[in-house]
Formats: sequence, C-alpha cells, structure tokens
Amino acid sequence: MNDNPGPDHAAGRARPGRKRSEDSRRAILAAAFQIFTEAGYAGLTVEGIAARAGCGKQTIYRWWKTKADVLFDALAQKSELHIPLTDTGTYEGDLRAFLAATFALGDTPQVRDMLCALMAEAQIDPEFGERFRTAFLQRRRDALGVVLGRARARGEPGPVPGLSTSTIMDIVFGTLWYRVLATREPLDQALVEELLAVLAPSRD
Amino acid sequence: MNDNPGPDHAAGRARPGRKRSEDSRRAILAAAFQIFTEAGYAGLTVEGIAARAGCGKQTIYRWWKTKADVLFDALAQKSELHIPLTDTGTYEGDLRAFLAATFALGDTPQVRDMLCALMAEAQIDPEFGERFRTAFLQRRRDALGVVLGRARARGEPGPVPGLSTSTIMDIVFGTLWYRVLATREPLDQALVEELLAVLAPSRD
DNA sequence: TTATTTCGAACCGTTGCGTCTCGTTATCTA
DNA sequence: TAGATAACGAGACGCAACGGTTCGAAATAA
Repeated sequence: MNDNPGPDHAAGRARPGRKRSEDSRRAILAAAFQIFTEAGYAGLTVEGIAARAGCGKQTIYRWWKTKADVLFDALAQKSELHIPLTDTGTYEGDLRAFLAATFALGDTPQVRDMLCALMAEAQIDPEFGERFRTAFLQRRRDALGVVLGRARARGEPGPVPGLSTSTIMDIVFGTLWYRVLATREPLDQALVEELLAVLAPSRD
Repeated sequence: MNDNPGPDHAAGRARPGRKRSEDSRRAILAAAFQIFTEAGYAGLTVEGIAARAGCGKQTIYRWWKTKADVLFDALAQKSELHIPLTDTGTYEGDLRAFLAATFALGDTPQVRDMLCALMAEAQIDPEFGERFRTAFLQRRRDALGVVLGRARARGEPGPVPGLSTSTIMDIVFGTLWYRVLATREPLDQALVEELLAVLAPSRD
C-alpha cells in the first residue's frame, strides 16, 4: 500500500537497531506475486508467502496488515501504476490517451486478476477497503479529474450537457471495472471508441 | 441459486425416503440473512448458520455448495429479484422504468452489502463466480436487452450512434456496480437522469 | 561496547472447513 | 403392514491457516 510505516518511528528520525531488510521485502513481494499467479487469491496465504520468501511470518506481519496489502504492493511494484496524463490539446485526445493508458495497465491477465482480487477483498475487509479506495480508486479518479479539468479550463463544450464530472468518472471506471469483474471481456480499442462516442460529443 | 438439485435425482421421478425439510431450508436461509446483517460476510460461517438454524452442517452441504450459494438464495428470497419490464411505449420511458426498478432493488443497505459480498466471492471462487454470472448478472443483462430490443423493434433512433447493445449494458450496469462497490454513493434519481441524458438522446 | 531493532524459525491455541458417522425420523415401494 | 431408502440433527474427526508469541542470531546506531 504505502510501504508501511510499520513499527512506530515518529519521523525520519534515525534509530538504533537493525535496519529493515530490503532483500526480504523484495522476496516477499515476489513470492506473493508468484503464488498468486500459480494458485490464485484463494491459494495465497501468509504462511505460504513466508515459506517461499524464506522469511518468518513475523517479518510479513510487521510491515503489512493483511495479505491483501502485500499483494497490492506486489502489484504496484510489478506494473507501474501511474499514468502519464500528457496534454494532447483537446479533451477528446486527452481522454483517448487516458483510456489507452488505463487499458494497457489492465491488459495482462495477471494484473487483471490481481485487481479483481483486491477489489473483492476490499468488499469483504472494510479496513482494507478504505485503504484500497483512497490509495488506488481515488487516485485514478483524480487522474481523470485532471483531464476533465483541462477541458473545462480550455472552455471546451465538454461532454454531454447535464452530466456532472463525478458521473463521467463513474461511467468511465464503472464500465471498465464491470468488464473486468462481471463480463470478463477484454478491454479493447473498440470500447475506447464507444466510450468516446458517448462522452466526447465533438464528433459523430 | 437454483434451489439446488442437491443429491442426484435424475428427474421429477418419485423416490423413496424422507423428503427435504422445508422448515430447515427456510431456517437456514433466515439464519444466513440474520448472521450476515449482524456480522458481515466475514462473520458468516457454515457452522454459525447451522447452529442458528438448528440443523446439522450436513443438511447445508447437501443442498448448497458454498455459503455464498446459501446467501444468494437468502437474498433472492428476501427481496424479489425480478423486474417488471413494463412497456411504456418509448425507449426513454422503458429505460427510466428499468433503472428505477433496479435502484429500488439495491436501495436497502442490507441488499447492497449482500450484492457486494456475492460479487466479491464471485471473484475469489471461480466456480461460484460462474454460477453468479449466469444466474444473476446475465439475467439482468437479458432484462435490459428486452428494453433495448423493443426500442429497435419500434425503429426508435436508439441511443448514441455507433454504440453497441453490449456496450450500453456495460455502461448501465458498470456505473451501478461501480457506485456500489467503489464509491459507495447512493443510487439516486439524479443518476437516473444523467444516465438517460447519455443513453437516450431524444432530449437535450 | 551496549542497547536496540529486525531477522529467520519454530511453537502455540483457535477457528472454520469439509467429510464422515452415528441413531432417528419420514416417506415411498412391495 | 413391513422393509428399503433417504434426509434429518448432532457431533467427532483431521486438516489448513490464522494470528500471536518466543527464541537466539545478526545488524546497526549511540
């Protein structure tokens, strides 16, 4: 999630004692990634991660609250989760670039499955759900908000009249997540164009 | 799910032996509903259901594959899951009625939470996921398909040009599910009107 | 050096799972 | 009516994983 604060150290204050092992951290994330791809989320256990990473369970519990948090960090490390947000000059261009970058992210089956598992765990574990929402879902909304804010700043007509920024985000991310969670159809270029047809009226 | 076939009986052929206890079936579904509302999906266990229902665990395992299937039946029993699909004469009217009925369904927090839990379990347990998709998600798509098919049969201009029926469904259900799963905002009348503004171009 | 912290490893008790076995009860068939 | 059959409640069983604890060793800052 955030490469946890872990044990209490109030600030960047240097403290005595052994430092956190970077090797173990990497081994844990790699083990979580491997086990997930092999056995799915149901087969992912803290004990299994510890065994494959060659570390003790305590080393995991010290730095992550749940196995979902471990998986989230593993995902963030494997696939870069940031989006460039290049300014193409037009709302339609920006939106197309945003959708393309988002699709590229959720392209590989491994990443897709991880996102599904994390969204699922977010429903069942309320505490993790709050972390997942603020650390991932809200950030994606904010990114799209930049695109929409630019369009408004340019004075572009914007998308459909009477459509709030919030609802545009719901439509975009909702359609994406629904495809991933429910229909399991691929996120292809055709969907990009159809979403643009709905949300960017500048053409048709 | 389907009030399971349970043990193998090839057809409606009468068989010897004791019949299934309708009292136990009802008690199990009621217990599952109660425990879920009290303790959430994480607190829902087969042993807990059996204890509250006053039955043996075997009686549950005989008729349902997983606790998610029990919860699905409990949900189906508590809230009627069918939608009227009245023909209002226009595409916009039909769509508005469909959305209103769908929203009314997911209105109560209990039902919302159950849907979240079932969607989550569908991600983690692939076998249940397939049952959930065919027995619930696909049926909702089919219902909306009736509305869209009527519009086409009437020769109505339909929604946005270049928008496939499949994508319209993805947008509608995607937005709804995303609100429930991710933002947790209520499904209000304002969202109905905004979706209509996007998908029913007959006005604006 | 000394105090502090993390490390790998192992050991708990607890919980829930899924299967199995009782003896009982209900229902169909002969 | 008698016997076969199947679901019933109840509970025991082994198994897996959880979450927490303890241990000595290793690493690091004061």
